[in-house]
Amino acid sequence: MQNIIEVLKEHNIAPSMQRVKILEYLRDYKTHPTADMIYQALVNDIPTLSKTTVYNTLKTFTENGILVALSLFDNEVRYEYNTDPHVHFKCMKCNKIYDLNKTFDLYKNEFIDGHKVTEHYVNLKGICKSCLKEGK
Amino acid sequence: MQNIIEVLKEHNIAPSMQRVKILEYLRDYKTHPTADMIYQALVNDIPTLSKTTVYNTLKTFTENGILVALSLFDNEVRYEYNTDPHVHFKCMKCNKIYDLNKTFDLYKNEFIDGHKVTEHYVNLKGICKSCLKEGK
DNA sequence: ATCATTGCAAACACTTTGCATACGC
DNA sequence: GCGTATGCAAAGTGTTTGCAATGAT
Repeated sequence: MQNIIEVLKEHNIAPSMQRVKILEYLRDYKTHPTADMIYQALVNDIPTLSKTTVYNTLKTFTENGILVALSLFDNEVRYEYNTDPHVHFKCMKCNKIYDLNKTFDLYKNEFIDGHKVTEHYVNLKGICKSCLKEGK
Repeated sequence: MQNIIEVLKEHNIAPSMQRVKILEYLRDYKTHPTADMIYQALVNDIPTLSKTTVYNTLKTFTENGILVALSLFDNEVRYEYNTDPHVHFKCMKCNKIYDLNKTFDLYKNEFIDGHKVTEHYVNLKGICKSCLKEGK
């Protein structure tokens, strides 16, 4: 488990309470939350927290490569701790986004039809395991 | 080339001037435009056109399966004439979205880790052919 | 004391809604 | 003439910006 304060220092970001809590949340809960979900999750802990700070902090972190901002589905931005690329799956019922341990190296750093491909995303949608169970 | 008015009638949608022009635009220009791009493209032709009508119309068309609304990249909704699934590529320089003639049947209608997969998207980003040329 | 971070309020961009007018059969 | 589509204006979201107050060293 990485030490959050160390991570911030490595990126030359001053470790404030808000920043630590936000990054900690994303490290510990792999739920790919939106900015609002992060705010809702932390505002009990830090009652003075403002959404502006959440937005500013997420921006700082993504600019420094600590987080990645994902626009995968349904016109919403979700954040995750920066990791190796992997497949995402979104449940259409509970709206959770899962990481899948599928690898895919198709198309990466290739030229297709003359276009230079540098990023690629494989995004799946459907009904997740636990919603399938409940549905019964 | 499909007759736009016929298409509308088949879906029980009354063919108005605005609806015909919007659908025609999406049939003829495979540019995956946003609502605003469609508005900008047509407002010269129909000076009284309002964005509300564009939004309403796109909603009607997607609900009827004539169009698909895509949230592929960068938190924006783009529309395309409904076709077989294919790979999309977005140029990070000119922001154009291209269709690629790559097929992919991986993961479709499969169960992965217990999740039922019903939709899948393969989205690529990079620099397109024509921006590569200009860059020289 | 200085400089950066926070967070309120306002601005902003995109989209939807309410409703009166206009259009088409 | 009636029912629906249109389009203005206003409201609703999600996000960013300006700036004064606060916090940390």
